[in-house]
Amino acid sequence: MVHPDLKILFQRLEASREAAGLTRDEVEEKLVMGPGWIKLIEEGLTEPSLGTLAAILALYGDDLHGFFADFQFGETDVIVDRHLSATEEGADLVLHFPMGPHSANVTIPDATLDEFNSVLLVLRNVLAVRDARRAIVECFLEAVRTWPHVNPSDLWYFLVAHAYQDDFNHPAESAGKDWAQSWKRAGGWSLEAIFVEHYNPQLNQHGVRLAMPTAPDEKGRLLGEMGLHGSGVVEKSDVIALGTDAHGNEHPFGVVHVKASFAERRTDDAPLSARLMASGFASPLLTMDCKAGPSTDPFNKGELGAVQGGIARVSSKRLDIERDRIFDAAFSYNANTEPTPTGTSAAARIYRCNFADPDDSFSRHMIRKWQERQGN
Amino acid sequence: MVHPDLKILFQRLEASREAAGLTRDEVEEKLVMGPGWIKLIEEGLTEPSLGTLAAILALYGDDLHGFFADFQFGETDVIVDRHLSATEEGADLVLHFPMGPHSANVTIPDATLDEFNSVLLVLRNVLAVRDARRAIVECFLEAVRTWPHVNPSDLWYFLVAHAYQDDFNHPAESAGKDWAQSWKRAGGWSLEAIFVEHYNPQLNQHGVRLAMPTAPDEKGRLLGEMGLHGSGVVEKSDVIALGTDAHGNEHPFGVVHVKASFAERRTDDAPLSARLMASGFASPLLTMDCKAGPSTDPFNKGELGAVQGGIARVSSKRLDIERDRIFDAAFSYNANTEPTPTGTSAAARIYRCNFADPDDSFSRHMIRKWQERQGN
DNA sequence: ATCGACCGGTCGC
DNA sequence: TGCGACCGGTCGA
Repeated sequence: MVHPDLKILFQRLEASREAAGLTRDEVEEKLVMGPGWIKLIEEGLTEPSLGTLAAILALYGDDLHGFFADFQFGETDVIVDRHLSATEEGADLVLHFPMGPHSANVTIPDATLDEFNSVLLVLRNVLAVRDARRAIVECFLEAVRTWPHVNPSDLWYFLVAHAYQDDFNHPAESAGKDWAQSWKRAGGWSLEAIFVEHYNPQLNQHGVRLAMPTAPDEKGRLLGEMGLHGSGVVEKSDVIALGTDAHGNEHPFGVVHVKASFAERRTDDAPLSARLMASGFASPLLTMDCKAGPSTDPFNKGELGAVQGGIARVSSKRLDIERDRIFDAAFSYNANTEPTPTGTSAAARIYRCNFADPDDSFSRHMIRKWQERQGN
Repeated sequence: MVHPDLKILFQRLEASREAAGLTRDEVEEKLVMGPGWIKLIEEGLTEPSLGTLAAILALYGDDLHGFFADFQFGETDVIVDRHLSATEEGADLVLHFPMGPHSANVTIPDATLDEFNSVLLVLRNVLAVRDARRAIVECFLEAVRTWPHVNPSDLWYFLVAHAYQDDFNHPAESAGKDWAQSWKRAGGWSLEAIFVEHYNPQLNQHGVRLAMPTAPDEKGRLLGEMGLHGSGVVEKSDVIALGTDAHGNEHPFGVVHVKASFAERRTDDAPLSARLMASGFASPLLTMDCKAGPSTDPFNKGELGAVQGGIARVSSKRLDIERDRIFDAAFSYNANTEPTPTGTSAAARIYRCNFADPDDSFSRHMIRKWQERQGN
């Protein structure tokens, strides 16, 4: 990611060091660095900060003035370092972002740079005037509207997540934030709001509504109506499902659990979910099932893994649902998640959804759950 | 954190921009940046990367050569940017590291820069030739040996954690890693090894041993001997406690749960812990109880919070232990954790320990648990 | 010096 | 491109 002209310039540092009569080891010791850093910098494989560059030059009896004395950029465009950038390749868009030690490239099929810039503009514009949640919700919904053919989980995990982690997409007043940590907080919360916004117009036609009560009293009241009290209940409840009965009265009939990814956190919601299901309430999981190994060419394969009955061993995350039924159903918005095959028996099923049409297996699940509840 | 001479240089960018006839808004729009960045850079409050600086200069018809043409550093030392640095203030050492948007300063009482450099040298030297776990274990144990009077949790959370997250303390061959994420993995695992190394010499004198079995079969065998089978048992078991009986045979008699901090992850181990205690096995928690709010002057107050019976509300983490007994005892190595007051009744007690002497409440707890088990 | 849950790169197995 | 658990800055309530 070092500009090619700067790379050539950094390669001159080797001669400067030798002229100063210093070995790489000696420089690293003087600067209190681990082994190999001077070689890496001299090879132009990493871009030192101005402070680090100046400290190295000072050891060699040089300074920034001397170092850049006869330097000029050539033909390659000089661009601002971004956490996320994109290029067009034929009819496709390729996203570029750092993924651990790799420079990752992810192809978004049939997409243009103009569309990319429009989607990111939503993020930047809303971040400039509103809160992070609003910005993430609007940017993601714009992305799935712009590219309905693309895996929503890829748009979430590769595009919105990394755009959010780009310093320069935020107003400078929030400079210095740890955007990776901020994403975990703001992204996770935004995802709940995304599902609420996406499904409510459809659900409302059937007397069902998803709510994220903000007042803690309101949330506690609704959970209390479902017989849920005690510690950990309010905090673990993401989204409350509400249904309107024949008399026009609204009643809570379940909790929707939302997770961007699983890791070991999958069982966090299990105790609450078990209590809900034991009382006949709805308790589904919505997940982006995001997970890719670090790679220059990452594949968002998710964590639910191979289906039961196949050759590969079944992941414990899949068993949690299909065998142990810790949720009454799971809906993945990752096109790479294998749904529970139709015709097989399972204690609870994994479905695959997207954002093309809110009349889908999730909304039908919730409407059915409410109708079943009224039948009781 | 911008060098004062560079700060003055960056302040010249305002005149260059005005000479080019551009407003800040126009530059931000051309560079696709959120609002305020150009002002922040022009005020010298943030150090742009060489690529970003070059891109800005290119807009103004200038380049790096011209920008540094008459620049010289003055009297302030030019130093490499480090994630963690330290200065002496009287008899104390002050650590400096970024904490979100803050530049944090933490005082280590009665400590010198020489001691700091010696402790960090252990980390760098071991990282250069061995794995991260070994390096963290040896660095932390060197730190508590060097400064036995200092809060161990502070040394863990403010010193070792941030030293580990400094790129230049690692060999360059691992450049590009996300050290914050790496710390979570390697630090958490190292903490288990630290407790094993610290306590085993003392425990061995009483026929007790802590083990971290590496072969999955071995771990599963030991857990099986305690009647524990099924999914999630092997993965959730950190450290196994073993006791030698009168016939010289070794038997597992508990699992030691280790957590650097709590967050919402505190209940992860609860189901396994409940099964252990129901069978009369030991199931204590060891924790650094690390937590500080973001601040220029962070205080590692932990998460266990106020004691029961006090004026302040009791944290749910404290209730988990003192009321709900999700572990048979908890041992915090944060000097700021309030232990369960002696004389009060609690379903399980919170103790405060340090690394000064392994003959402490934790080792005595384990020895007593093994003796009780043999009495059965 | 509030409290609580959000999540993903890492790395041993 | 296997699987699984590690943890802490963030930020609304």
